[in-house]
Amino acid sequence: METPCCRPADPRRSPPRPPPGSDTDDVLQIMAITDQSLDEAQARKHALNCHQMKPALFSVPCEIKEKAGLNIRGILAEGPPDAQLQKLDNMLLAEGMCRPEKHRRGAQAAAGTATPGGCPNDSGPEHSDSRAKLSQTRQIYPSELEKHEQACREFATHVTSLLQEQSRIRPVSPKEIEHVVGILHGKFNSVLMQLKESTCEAVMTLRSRVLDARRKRQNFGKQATEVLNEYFYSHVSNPYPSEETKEELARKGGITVSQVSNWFSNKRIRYKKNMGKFQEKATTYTGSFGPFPMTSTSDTLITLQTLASLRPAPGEGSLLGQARGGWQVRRMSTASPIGDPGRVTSNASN
DNA sequence: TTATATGATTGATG
DNA sequence: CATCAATCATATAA
Repeated sequence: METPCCRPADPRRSPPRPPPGSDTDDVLQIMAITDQSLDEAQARKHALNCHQMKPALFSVPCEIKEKAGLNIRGILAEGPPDAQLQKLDNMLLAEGMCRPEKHRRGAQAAAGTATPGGCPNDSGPEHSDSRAKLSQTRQIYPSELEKHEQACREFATHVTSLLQEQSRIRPVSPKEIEHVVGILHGKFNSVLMQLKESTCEAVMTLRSRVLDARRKRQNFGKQATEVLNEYFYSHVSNPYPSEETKEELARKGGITVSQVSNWFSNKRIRYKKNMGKFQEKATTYTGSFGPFPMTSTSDTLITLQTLASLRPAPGEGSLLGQARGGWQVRRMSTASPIGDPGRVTSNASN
């Protein structure tokens, strides 16, 4: 009795599954979802959540995860880049970049206040290129830091609330949330590090360019030269302008006080070194009046040598008395300590 | 190109 | 701290 196998098979009803590759049915199913079915699903979910066995059941995966999590957590040894970060911070701080800090009160004032001990102040008017970039960087840096920190905070908050939300339907322990946030901070920190590194590099470059200022020296304008020379030759017996006068000259010439000081410093030296050449100029500014009469160029050379040799001699009394070797006897230069009682050294009389 | 003029920097001084 | 003296590195004249 063998059963004929070739019987028309029909006892197994073929399941009504859609043949593989047919997305149409899926789409149709999705389209079939109605608000009602959604509500129904929500209701069942809620019912599940409120089920009396739920806490007990839920604790099981939680415990399992807790145990598994401990192993993972061991790897979480954070914080080797701390030292380097600190280093970068210090460098940036030294360059005049200040971080907003937690109480951001002076974030704005940071831009204008140069860090003492940093770069010189108003020595270079013509490196405005690099200087401008530098100050721009100084201005932008704190705000970028602030942005970064804010983004970090927001993102962490987001993730935390997301995980808290999810902790209702899947095992997420507070510790795990903490862990994730920690990882997040790590990632953000590396970004921060990059930010600081690139800032540091840029600042160093700019600063070195500013410090190399003298390479890009530029002569003063006609006006400045005019004003300075006029003062110098009309006060050639005592070419030491007071601070006030320096400011005045600086204003008139469109240069800085430091530049005025530099100019006078250079001028005195060079005038002393080679007075003959300056003689002509002197006449153009003062109308043929100098502290000592120079006759001819050949005389000048001799005189110069003579002067050089008797520079230390205190031979006061001759015509050369004014400027000979040292008119550096700096008398009280106007607004300086006059009535010094012996106490207040730093007299701020502006 | 070289030579001179010139603004800025550096170290020393009192 | 202001100044001097020497020096650097560029700008300008030759």
